[in-house]
Amino acid sequence: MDKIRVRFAPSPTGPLHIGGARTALFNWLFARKNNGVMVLRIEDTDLERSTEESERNILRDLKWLGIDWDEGPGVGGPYAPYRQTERLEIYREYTERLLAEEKAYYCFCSEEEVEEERQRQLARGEMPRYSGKCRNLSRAEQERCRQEGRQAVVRFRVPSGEKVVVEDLVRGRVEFDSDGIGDFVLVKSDGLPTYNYACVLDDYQMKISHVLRGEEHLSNTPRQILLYQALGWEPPKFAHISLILAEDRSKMSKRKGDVAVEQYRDKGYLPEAVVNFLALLGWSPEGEEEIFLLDELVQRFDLNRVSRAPAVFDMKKLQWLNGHYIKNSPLERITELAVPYLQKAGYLAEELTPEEWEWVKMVVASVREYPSCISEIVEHVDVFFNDEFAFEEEGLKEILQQEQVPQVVEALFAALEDTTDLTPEAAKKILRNISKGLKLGGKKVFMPLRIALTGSSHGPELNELIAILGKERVVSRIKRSLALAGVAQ
RNA sequence: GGCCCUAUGGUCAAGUGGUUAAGACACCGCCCUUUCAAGGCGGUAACGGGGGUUCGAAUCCCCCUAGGGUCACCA
Repeated sequence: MDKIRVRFAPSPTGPLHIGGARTALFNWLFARKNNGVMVLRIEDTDLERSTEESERNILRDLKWLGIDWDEGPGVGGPYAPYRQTERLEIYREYTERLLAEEKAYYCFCSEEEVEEERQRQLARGEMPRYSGKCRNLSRAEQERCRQEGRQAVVRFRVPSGEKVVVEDLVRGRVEFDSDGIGDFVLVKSDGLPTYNYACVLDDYQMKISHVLRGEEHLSNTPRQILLYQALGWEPPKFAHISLILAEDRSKMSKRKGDVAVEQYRDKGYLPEAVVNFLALLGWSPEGEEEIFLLDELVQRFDLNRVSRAPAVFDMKKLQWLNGHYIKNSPLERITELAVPYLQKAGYLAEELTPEEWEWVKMVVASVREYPSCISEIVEHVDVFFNDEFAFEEEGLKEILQQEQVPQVVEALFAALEDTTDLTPEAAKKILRNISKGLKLGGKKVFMPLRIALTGSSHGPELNELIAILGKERVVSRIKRSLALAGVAQ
């Protein structure tokens, strides 16, 4: 069996879309699972919309996800170049051949003419497609058009009455009628190949064995197969993956939420969460386990378990997955990711001393289970920075006015006095001793202290809070709160 | 509109003629607990409709319905 070679072929006209990322992931998993080769090809034949910046961003985001490639931009390979605008010579050669064999022809209809015709057909309820007007122009007629300065495109002469069969690896056998396909453009008037054309030429040249792509390309496939036949080439195997839908079951779009993977990265989603989530959209593992890192996905990935139905993007599940990875990643890493958000929010200075860094780690440790993405961490840390807090609600003061409070506070201050190393563990011990020593239930000890320390009835673990704030701030915060609640000290 | 794809709980989905129709997210409840979370345990909830085929259909066939894709000198 020939070596498995797959490709991901984005067009650099915007950021890496979440759907594109999944297509890339499935290709990558398929290649890695089968000891195949992953090719990255840049389809930049749309000069108007392609930008170098988009290309850079797409490559960056693929890398961020952990998807690498064996051939393509940056790494080269036996079939270089891997950028379509650098392959124009190759395409030209085949265009000559197709033209010579009369499998393609020059068409001089202007875009406006074709568009008008299209509209007329649409209005009549007909299928819009090229009429074939220039199909049989004589040499002389062609010459005249040229003389008139008309721009030419090259169209493919679609054979009539042919049944085109796509043996799709996920969809099974799909049949199309060639009569439903108009003579499509191969080479645009600017001399650049269209997608369907360049795609076929490149896939063949690059010896791509399997084309895994989004379902929106299923109806392009018969055109491409016709081209393979015209060129006398064996087509690759095709597998069309169903689309990812927005929550309202329509196509995902900018309006309906975040569609670019960079948006997820910016919000503080971890790449392994995004990958794990994407893998689960349209593919299902064999067992009941659903948490997988990239290499585990490689072990389990199987094209036969890719589903045909479109999948709705379930943000809640992504958040859950991300939360899971946030809770289970090394604290050092989460802290590194969290610090920029904390700096941006003004909680931290641009430069941190080693001591501050250690302190921030404690902060992150005590709140990391709350956020579903790292950026949300800023919503939970105010309690560690803001000494001038107000009571969340007036009723909370009554709890500070309870009769046992002065004793509890006194006991705490005394214990703090005797403690040199105020770790979370030490604080926990102190709290427990107070509760025991005063023979008071937890609620009578912990709730007043929590309120006095934070102005709120809920928040991080009390012992961690105390350790993180340190003796001085604990004392001053409590004194201030008691004063505010009118409790004599 | 033509062509094509799809159809199991709110969502992702397992299932490939005989199952009490898995599991996960979400939701609800209980437990744990010094709060909120997290975690543990449990619960509600599904085969779009109609015809066939068959002793027997979520599973096979047809029709309908619904959703989606595509019909560009965009990819």
